[in-house]
Amino acid sequence: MANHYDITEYKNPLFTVDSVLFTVQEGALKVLMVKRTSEPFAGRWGLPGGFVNVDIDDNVGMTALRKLKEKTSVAPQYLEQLQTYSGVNRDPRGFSVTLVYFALIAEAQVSTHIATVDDAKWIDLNKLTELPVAFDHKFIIEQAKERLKQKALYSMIPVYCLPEHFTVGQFKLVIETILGKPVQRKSIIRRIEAADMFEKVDEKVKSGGRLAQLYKVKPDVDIVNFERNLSV
Amino acid sequence: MANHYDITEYKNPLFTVDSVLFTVQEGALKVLMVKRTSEPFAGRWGLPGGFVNVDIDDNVGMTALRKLKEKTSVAPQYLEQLQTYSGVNRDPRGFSVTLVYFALIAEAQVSTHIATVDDAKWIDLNKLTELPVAFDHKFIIEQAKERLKQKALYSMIPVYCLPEHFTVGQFKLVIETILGKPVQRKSIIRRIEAADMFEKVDEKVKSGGRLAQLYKVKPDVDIVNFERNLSV
DNA sequence: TAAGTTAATGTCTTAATGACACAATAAATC
DNA sequence: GATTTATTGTGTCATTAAGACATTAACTTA
Repeated sequence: MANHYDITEYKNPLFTVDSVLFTVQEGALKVLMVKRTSEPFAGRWGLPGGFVNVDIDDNVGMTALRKLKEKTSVAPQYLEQLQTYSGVNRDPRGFSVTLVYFALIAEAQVSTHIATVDDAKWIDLNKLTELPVAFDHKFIIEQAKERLKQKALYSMIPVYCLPEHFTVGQFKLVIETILGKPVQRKSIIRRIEAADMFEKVDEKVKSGGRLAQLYKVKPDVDIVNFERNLSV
Repeated sequence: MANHYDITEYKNPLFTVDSVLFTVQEGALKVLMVKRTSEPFAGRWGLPGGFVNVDIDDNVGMTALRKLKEKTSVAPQYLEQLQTYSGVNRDPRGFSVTLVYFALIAEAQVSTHIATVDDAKWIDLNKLTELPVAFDHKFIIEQAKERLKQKALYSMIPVYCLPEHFTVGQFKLVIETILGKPVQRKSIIRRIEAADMFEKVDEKVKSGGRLAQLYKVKPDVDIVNFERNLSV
């Protein structure tokens, strides 16, 4: 079939891909933001992302990964689509569409790299109000946070904010940071056992008291969804 | 700020908006499909949708609604974003991105209109395999169905497949059709009461036995999500 | 050695659903 | 008109997974 489609026939909207990359650092939920160097909103902080490069991206998921790698040098441990945001007024250049991904990473994996660049920063979600943010990205981050909180209630995805080996105590802290509320250690242990996603590592680590058992995610497991929410 | 953005600078991907509109008809889950008149895939059946018209659509949600109204003459009772599908190979014209919405409507609201046009049809999901379908729309429909099944376990959105006034029996049938499994009438009644989304209509209808109480959705209510799934 | 700290387990309570019997009410049949 | 049948709606006990919290385990520090 001949390529008789002419892109100029349609006023195609401006299409970009952005990511909300979360991590938990010192008991605080943080999001990766980059300082914009070009218009619009030059000088303000925005989500890492950009335009699709149809020559090197096989799909828009790869665009999200590519842009994240540019800023963090590694791929996030978890990535899913959040939502698409669109409108005539959200970008001064005209009608725009942004597909936003939602990602998680262990802080230790990237902090050294982030520290070396000055155009990318982990922003504490509680200090987001003070930051000059581009576009509707503040709103988008809030929606991503709500999605993360919701998912933390019925799935184990918060584990993707942790390093390869982790303790129940660390897992508990990550979940509590996301939810903003304490959870029962017992509930987490019950779910770790029920999910069959994790295995004990033959090693224990110091924690100020009794040694803590290390766990890791089994290779190539599916993420388990529970039928019931934590009701903290 | 001057509009110094030149769209030709970037090879912008082809962007379309499609919708998976479900209804329940005679105990079967059906999806609205339209016969394509233009290339690619002319003659095959695809999801209702098309290009954004930046002159009349304020955002892409309006594009989805506009395209659905063209086919059904009414707006669906429920509409949410499903996901975005993209890739270099899904459309012969090149790299394409489709934002897919997921919608519900009461069969009675549209069946008369659908019956008068021959380029739009309700397709039984169990007979989808036989139909020549365009693009990756068969796959997309399956994913939408899974999302609907999942949501039916913890929310009351299946009510949006029902007319304004409905009985518990009708509600039960819709849920069972979506899930493909029987559910306890008692569980539905309990949730109707707990959700506080519904009110009794001062009217009962014949049903072959004892008269059935009619319910309706309260005006302007939020959709309630339960903390626990039905575990049929 | 005792006190303090964190980890892990045991167990009772709580909350929502599943299962199912039973009662209410209307239509069809004898 | 009484009886059967169908469907709606209620009552109640069992089941399941989480919450609450006491108890035990294991290590550190004074």
